Amino acid sequence: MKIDTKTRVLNEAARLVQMKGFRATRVEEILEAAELRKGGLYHHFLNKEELGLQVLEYKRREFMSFLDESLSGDTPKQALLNFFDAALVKHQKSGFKGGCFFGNTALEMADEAGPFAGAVRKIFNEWTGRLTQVIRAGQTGGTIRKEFSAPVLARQVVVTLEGGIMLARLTKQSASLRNAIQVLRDTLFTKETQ
Amino acid sequence: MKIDTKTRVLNEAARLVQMKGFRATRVEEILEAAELRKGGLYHHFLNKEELGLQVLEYKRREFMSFLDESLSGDTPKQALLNFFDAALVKHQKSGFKGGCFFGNTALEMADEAGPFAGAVRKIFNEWTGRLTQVIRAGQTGGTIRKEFSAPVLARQVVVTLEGGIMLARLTKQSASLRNAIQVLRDTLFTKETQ
DNA sequence: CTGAAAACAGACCAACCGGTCTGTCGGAGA
DNA sequence: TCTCCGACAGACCGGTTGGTCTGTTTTCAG
Repeated sequence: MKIDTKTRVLNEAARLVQMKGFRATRVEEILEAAELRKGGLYHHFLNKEELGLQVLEYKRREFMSFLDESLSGDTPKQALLNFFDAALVKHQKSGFKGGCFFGNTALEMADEAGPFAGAVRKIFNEWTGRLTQVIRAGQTGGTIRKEFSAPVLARQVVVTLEGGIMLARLTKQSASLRNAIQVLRDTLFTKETQ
Repeated sequence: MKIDTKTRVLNEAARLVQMKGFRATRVEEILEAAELRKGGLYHHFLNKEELGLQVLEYKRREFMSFLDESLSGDTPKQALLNFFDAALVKHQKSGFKGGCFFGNTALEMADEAGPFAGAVRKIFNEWTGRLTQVIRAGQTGGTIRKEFSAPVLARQVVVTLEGGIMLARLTKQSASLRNAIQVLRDTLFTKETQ
């Protein structure tokens, strides 16, 4: 049984867009990677923009699954540590090529009119929302510091990961991200449980 | 006395590239913004790529001047606080449109072959280098925590600012960056001098 | 088995975009 | 004043790119 054509296109398009950005990815490249022709592609998608939005939705689902799996553990703290590890491993595996799909799209589309910016915003909100819940539980349990509110700390996690991935991608050194996470852990967790 | 044509082109090109990215900025747009024609532009620049590199160098100089002015104060800690404030004000003024020129270029060019990635890397190294010096001085003076080395903390500053600017640009809320800096201050400075 | 609709292939096109080339204009030096 | 050259204008070009259209194959319900 072969993979559904539409899924295959979304897969390859997602990979290419992550590597080169949405604008820089040519329809021709997607055709070649997904091994089909114009007629096939435009049968499934209205145009490049709609394809882009479907890719974004596709990656959103994938990321939420990733969050379900990785942002979990016996304790809130353990859940966060698992998530950090999983994120680090994930980007190490790809040799820090491509960076974060949503960070890339955010920077490429943030000031644009279209529906992209709103979609990316929603994804970031969902992300910080889930982090906030875990962090709030950790604060109640006493493993996470209470100097800052849970939403602020959640956004700090996102900020640090996005910045760290950016720097790691540029320098091609995993230490750039690993150190950033290490310092983040220091800011996040209480001394006793360090 | 009117502004030198080449400088005017660099100015307008830098503005456009920051807003839309290098690839997405059409030569036509630069011509219109700088009020000159093809013949004029290609008299001063070899091609779009060389223009882009000169824009990068132009912005590098500007940024280093910005660092000279803002990353200074009576104490290392005060220097960092001044720098944070200046960065925040700078991006607030532009309504968080465009984000960080170098962060944008980093994400757009990091995985590309050409000379852009190397140039951006150098700028980030210069940036973290200057921060490292100030932070090291602060550690010696006792105002900055010693749990992490000066280079690691310097990179954490860059990571936090880049991530914070990304999030602020996406959400259009200055709190995204302000909070990130606030948490960063907590991580950076010793309790006694908080 | 059949026929219609879905799923493609691939030639074709119009717009765009970076870059070239020739020509013009004005000012500085001889 | 003449002359040359830097500083531009603007028509032009070839390649690229997203998108269309017609025709062919595949699938599947009846």
